[in-house]
Parts: sequence; C-alpha cells; structure tokens
Amino acid sequence: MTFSTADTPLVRVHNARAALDLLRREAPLSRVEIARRLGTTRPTGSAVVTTLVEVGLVREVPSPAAGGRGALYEPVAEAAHGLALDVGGRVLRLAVTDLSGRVVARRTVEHHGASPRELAEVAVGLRDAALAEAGLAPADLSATVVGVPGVLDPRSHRLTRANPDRAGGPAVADAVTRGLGHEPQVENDINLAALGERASGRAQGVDDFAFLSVGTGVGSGLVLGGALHRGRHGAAGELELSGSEGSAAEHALLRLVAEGREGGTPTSLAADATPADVFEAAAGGDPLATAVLGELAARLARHIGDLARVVDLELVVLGGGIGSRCAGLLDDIETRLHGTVLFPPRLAIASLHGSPVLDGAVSLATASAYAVAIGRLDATSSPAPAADPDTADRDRPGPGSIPAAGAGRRRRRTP
Amino acid sequence: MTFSTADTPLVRVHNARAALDLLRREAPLSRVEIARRLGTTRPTGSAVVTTLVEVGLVREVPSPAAGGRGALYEPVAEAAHGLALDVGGRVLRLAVTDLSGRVVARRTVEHHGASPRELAEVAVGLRDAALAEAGLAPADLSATVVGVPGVLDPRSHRLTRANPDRAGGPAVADAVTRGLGHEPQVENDINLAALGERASGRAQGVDDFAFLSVGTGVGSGLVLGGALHRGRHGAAGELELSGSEGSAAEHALLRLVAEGREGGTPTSLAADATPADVFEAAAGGDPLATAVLGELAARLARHIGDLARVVDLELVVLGGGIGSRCAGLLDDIETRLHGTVLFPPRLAIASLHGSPVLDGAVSLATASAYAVAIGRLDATSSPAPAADPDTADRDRPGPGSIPAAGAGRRRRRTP
DNA sequence: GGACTTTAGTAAGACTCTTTTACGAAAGTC
DNA sequence: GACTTTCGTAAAAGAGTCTTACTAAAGTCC
Repeated sequence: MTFSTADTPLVRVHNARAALDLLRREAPLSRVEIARRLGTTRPTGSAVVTTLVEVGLVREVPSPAAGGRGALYEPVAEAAHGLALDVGGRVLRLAVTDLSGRVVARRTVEHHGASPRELAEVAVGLRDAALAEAGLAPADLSATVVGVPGVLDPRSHRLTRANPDRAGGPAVADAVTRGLGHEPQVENDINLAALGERASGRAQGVDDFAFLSVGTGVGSGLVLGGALHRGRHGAAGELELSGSEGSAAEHALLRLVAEGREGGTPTSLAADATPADVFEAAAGGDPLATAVLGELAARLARHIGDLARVVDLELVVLGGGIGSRCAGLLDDIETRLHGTVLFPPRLAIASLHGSPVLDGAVSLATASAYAVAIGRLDATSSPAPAADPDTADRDRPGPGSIPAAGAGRRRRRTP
Repeated sequence: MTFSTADTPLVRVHNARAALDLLRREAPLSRVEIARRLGTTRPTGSAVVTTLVEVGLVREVPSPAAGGRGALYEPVAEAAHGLALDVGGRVLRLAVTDLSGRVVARRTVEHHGASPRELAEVAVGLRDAALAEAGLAPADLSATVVGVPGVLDPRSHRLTRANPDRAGGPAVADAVTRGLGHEPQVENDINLAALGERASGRAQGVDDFAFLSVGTGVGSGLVLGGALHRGRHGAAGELELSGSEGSAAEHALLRLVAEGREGGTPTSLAADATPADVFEAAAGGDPLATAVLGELAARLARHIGDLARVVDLELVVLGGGIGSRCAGLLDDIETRLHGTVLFPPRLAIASLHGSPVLDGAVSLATASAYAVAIGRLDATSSPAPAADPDTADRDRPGPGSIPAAGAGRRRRRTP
C-alpha cells in the first residue's frame, strides 16, 4: 500500500465528506451546529454546507419558519439509488434503496426451475417494475448488488463453485449480470446475510461474528473486525465440502429420521416428514425427533466450535431453513461448547421478518451508492471527472482514508 | 468510525509522510525524483524534502560529488529505535532495531526457572547492555514490544490465559512490563511468530496465512487481509483448549510412543525417547516411529483443515519444536487435506535461522517506532504537541489514512 | 573543445482553503 | 422593551500547492 499526495482542494472534499457523514447520522442540523460538531470554525462549516448543497447531496429542510434564519439541513436521500437482488433457490427478491438505506420499492417472485436466461429476463422485468413504482429510470441506479449461492473468487469476480442443488449456478449469475447492465457487484448470499444481520438484525454493533446458515447445506459468513472476511479464494466459512460426510444438512436430518424408524425408535413421524415436522414432533416429546435434534445440536456445536476456536467470535447467528428453528437447541449447543472452546460465543437466532440476504444486499448497495455519490465531490473540484468504476465497488468506503488524489484529478505535467 | 476535519497544514504533513514512505522503499533519491514519484510538482516535492530534513527524518547522503548539485536523500535510520523482547520458555531474547528494521544490538540469555521478578531484572539488564553496545540511552527507545505465551485480551491488554506449562505467566509479563517502563506493547508470541514469518520468513507478501506452532502445545497466529487477527478475546487461533483431548502436542506424541511399545509394535526407540528421536527413527524406517508420525500428520491435517475451512488461507507455515521438523510429513498432510477442504492451502516449514517470534517483535517494534517518528511531523506543525501515547501503540499505521487532526492541534475557539 | 540540449533546483505570482477577527441581524429572556 | 445570546457572513491573514519562468550544472554532439 502506498501513499498518494494531497492537494489543497482535497481538504475541502475531505471536510465536505465529514459533514455529509455527520448529517447522515444526525438528521437536521444548522450550519453552525455542523461546524461545531465537526470541530471547525463557523465560516468553514458554512462554506462546506454550501458546497454540499451545490452538489445536490444536501438540502435545506423546508421549515415552517420561512426566514433564512436558523435554517436546518439534511442529506438528500434521493441523490442516488441502489439496487439489491437476491437470487434465491425458489424466489427472486429485489429492492431499490435510496441513500438513506430506505427501501423505496420491493418485488418478490417465485421462479420454479426457470432457465438462466429466463431468470435474467424475470430479474430485469422486476427491476423495471420496481423502478417504475419508485418513479426512477435505470440510469438513476448508482450501484447494484446481486446475491447468489456459491463461492465467488474475489480476484476474478467469477463463481468458482456453485452449489449445484440450489438455483444459482454460474450461468444464472452471468445472465443476470448481463441483463442488468451496469456491472453489478456479485456476492455470496450467506455473506450478504451476515451483513444483513449486522445492518438490521441480531448482530447490530457487533464487530466479530458469524452467520451460520443451516438449510439444504451448511455455510457461514464471517464478519471480522467489522468487515466481511472472504478469504483467499472467497471460500471462507464454507464449512462442509458439498458431497462430503453427508453434507446437505436437510438430507442428513431426514436420513437420521429414516434410520431411526428402521431401527425401531418409537415415533409419530410419518415417512415423508419434513424438517419442520421433526421440530414440531420434538416439541411434543417424540423420542425419535428428540434424538435427531440432539444429533443436529452436536453437529452445530462442532461447527460453531471450529469457528470460535479459529477466529474467536463474539456472536454466532443461526439462520436458514433449519437454523432459524433451532431456538430450542441453543442451551444444548452452549453446554457442548463449554470445555471445547476457550471463549464460547453468544448464540442467537436470525431475525425472522424479511430476508437477511436481501437486507445485506440492500445495505451493501446503499454503501456503494453512497460511495458513488460522494465521488461527485471529487468530480466537481477537478477538470477531468474520470469516474473510476472500480472505486464504487470497493467495499467499506473506509472512513478516515483519503480518496487518493491520483487518477483523474492530477494536474498536467509541464510540456 | 467518524471523520475528522482537515486543515491546510495537514496536507503538508500528509505529503511529507508520503515522501518518507517512498524513501523507505527506494533508498537514495534526488529532490525532483521524489517529486516525480510522488506525482507532485518539483517545487512541492522539494519543499517537502526540506521539511523532512528539518525534522531530522531524512538527510542528504554524503556523496563524493561535493557540489550541492544532484544531491541524494535517504531516511535517517537512527532517528528512532525500537526494543523487541521475546520471553520464551527457556530463553530470553532481546533486540534493538532502528527505523530501517535493522537489528543494531542483540542479546540472548537462558533463564532456568527464574522467578518473575528475577526475570524482569534480567530483562532490564539485557536491555541496558544492548543499549550500551548500540550507544543509546533508554530514552532513545520510541517503542517496545514484548512477546509472551498466553492469551492477551485486546481491550484490557491483560493476560487472560497464560499457558501454565510454559515460562510466561501473567506475573512475568507484568514484572517485565513494569521493569522496562515506557508501557510496552505486549503480544502473544505465536502472533508475533506469524508477523515474523511475514516480515522475513516464508510468508513474505502473503496476505492470508496462519503460523501453526506445534511444540509443547498447538496454537496458531492468523494474518487475514494483511493484518493480524486477534479475535474478540485475543484467543483467535487457540486451536486446543489446554488440558483437553491430550493437548500438549509433545506429551501426546510421547504417549503414543509409550502405548505403541506396550502394544508390542517393533521399534528401536528407547523408553526415554525425545520427539527429535522419533523423527530420526522414522527417517530410518522404524515401524513405531512411522506410525506415530502418521498420527501426528492426521492431527495436523485436522487442525489445518479447520483453519482453511473457516478462513480460507493461502498458506500455512508450520513451526515450533515439533512443527519445524515436519518437512517429511507435508505430502501426507496435503493428501489428507484433499477432499476435506475446498481450497487446500500451501504448506511450508518455518524459516529455521533465528527466532520467528523475535523477528515478529522486531517488525512490530520497528513499525511502532516509525509511527512515533512520523508523529514529529504533526508535532512541529502545531503549537501544542500533545503526544498521544496510544497512537504509537496502534498496530498497522494504516497507510492512506489521515492522522486525525483532532486532539492536540486544534485551534482555540473564540472566547 | 565548444555550442547545444537536457535536467536539477529555485523564485515569484495566482489560486484554494482554513483561521482569525469583526460585524450585523434574528431570536430568546428578564 | 431593552439586553443578551446565537446564527451567519465578510474581510484579511496564513499556509500550501500549482503554474510559469529562470538559473545553473551536466551531458551530448559535431
């Protein structure tokens, strides 16, 4: 990592960014109040606000007191928008957000075994419908985030391992990507779920945690030191090799049931019982269901133990079709963790309303759109805008880091 | 994380930092060459160099061509020094470094069962001897790093779990800390070894790897995304609960030998064989030794598999008394990893010359001393220096991040 | 060996941005 | 209704970089 040099106009950009950042946290503030909170002088604070208003990122909140006196300012949430898309196994979820993170339009559609191309068409149709509802044009989208199952190589941005028994698959991701244009940011769905739990779920304010998804398969998304950790090949948190030791958590569960029945364990479970049935039966005291869930708890404790020993987490959030039903198993799992892990993490069940994956995609799309919007400050202060498309895609726009005067806004050398 | 505002003089500091950073990478450069490399204009580059020379961080390299024409500049390595101390199980290692990372004095001493207080006295004595050799005074040390076995809480900076069967222990760390004054930065020894392998060992240039120490116990240090990952309680990488499933790798190995002998496996190993003997015997084809090392390989493969599945590493470096002898087992381990891990990491044996722990401590101490030295730029441009002691201790001085104009150097508000 | 070209380094003026100091006006308070 | 507090702006000074221009040293070519 190497330093880039700073310019005099750059400090204005920097201060404007600080002011906008402040306004995003504390809604309506006056000019001098901004200056105070920023630690600058009144004239500077005022000038910075003027800059932000000119760029269109901040506006005077229409107050009842019409006089220009004591005017309050707020960020313009509609200055940019982001698109979030979750390509799930059975449904396609889509949301359009503004800069405040508010969802201004939302769509969900079931897609039973659609081909990749059909899926892409559906996605584009959904997007256009949502945009129409929000009164926006495709060009108004500054960032797009697509969540898909599978492992994404962080360098090539390609799917290297798609979970074959889920809808995803490289073809879908590619088709959707092409259909949407605008080069979206493709991210693993479980990683997004982790971000979702952090943005609006059970992991708010937690800097070291994992989202453990237990459904058709078992996988996890890791947030370490406040940032998503993807690993060298984007495979961090892939706890089970698909195909190994009876992965596919759901199948494993049902197989246990079948074996128990054959073994003669008394049970009220039907032959075609679903995982939900197992949980229900266990709650009613069914012996076989109870035993099966005991096995599940042991297996989850093993995974959580591995996670905690390696990266030392504060919290593990359980989600997914099976994981989100495990509230009754938490005590059992906790007991098993004691004596296995130096510092057992807290356990929680994922928030149940809405989709954590879409929440995470929304959160990422909002952050990316914000990064793009902030770029306007750079652009206006320089002759050559040179909007670097990669800059927007960089995750975590790193507060405190100066935006590299390098690329576009360099002065010309003497001829 | 919140932004701080920027000041006009701050851009000078920022540019000076960039110039120094550049000079540290590419040794002797002329004023205009610096300007060119930095992407600034000649006048600015020249002014920045002048600033750095005034502060004493850069000097003109005495060239044969006496004329001021074409003068070259280099960083002043002696502008600050750091102290690195490794409190090992049997020996105390100490090194004094300059800003270039060069070790200017080094001491090693055996300490058999010394009390914590004695140990601290020995450490202080060593330090003074090393300083005398280097012609320095204690006040010349800008940073001190102490490596100890045990888990350090990153918030309280206290030892929460000291490995009882190693020399460390909280008392030693405390005593050494007090004896050295100057509030040293205490770090887990295996974490330091990881940093050492990255700075000057087998992990140079690798951003995601683990140092797996196999000796009396098994533990690992993780570097993720280029930075040390300590975890919520500083226990990341503590793969075995001390006391569980026959931890203490060395004991486990010897117990396997004993069991094998009783079980009648043919062997040439004596009853009091050491781990080194086992490796030697296995090399000679001894059946029992071979079997025991097979067990060891299986165990290491399990640990490495856990690490790789959770954080997806590029490389795992094996070190420690037993780990560094495992070159012959790497193929075996690799085979076991296939089919267990999606992307098996590369494997390597730790560099054998010198001590990785001390190397890591040296690297950290150098970085901290550099951060302190850089602080002089801030100080000289402000009326109130207000040297924040915590700033120096922050690991990874984060290039690209601006040093928070906040604290000391704020203007006074209008009365 | 001498003239020409390239390059290192500096000097002066313009521009940007922050700070300081000062001033005017609106809003609250007794 | 007068006084005080606070919001907001204006003007000048300080700091830093950029542009342009200039000097002088070192190569280079004939």
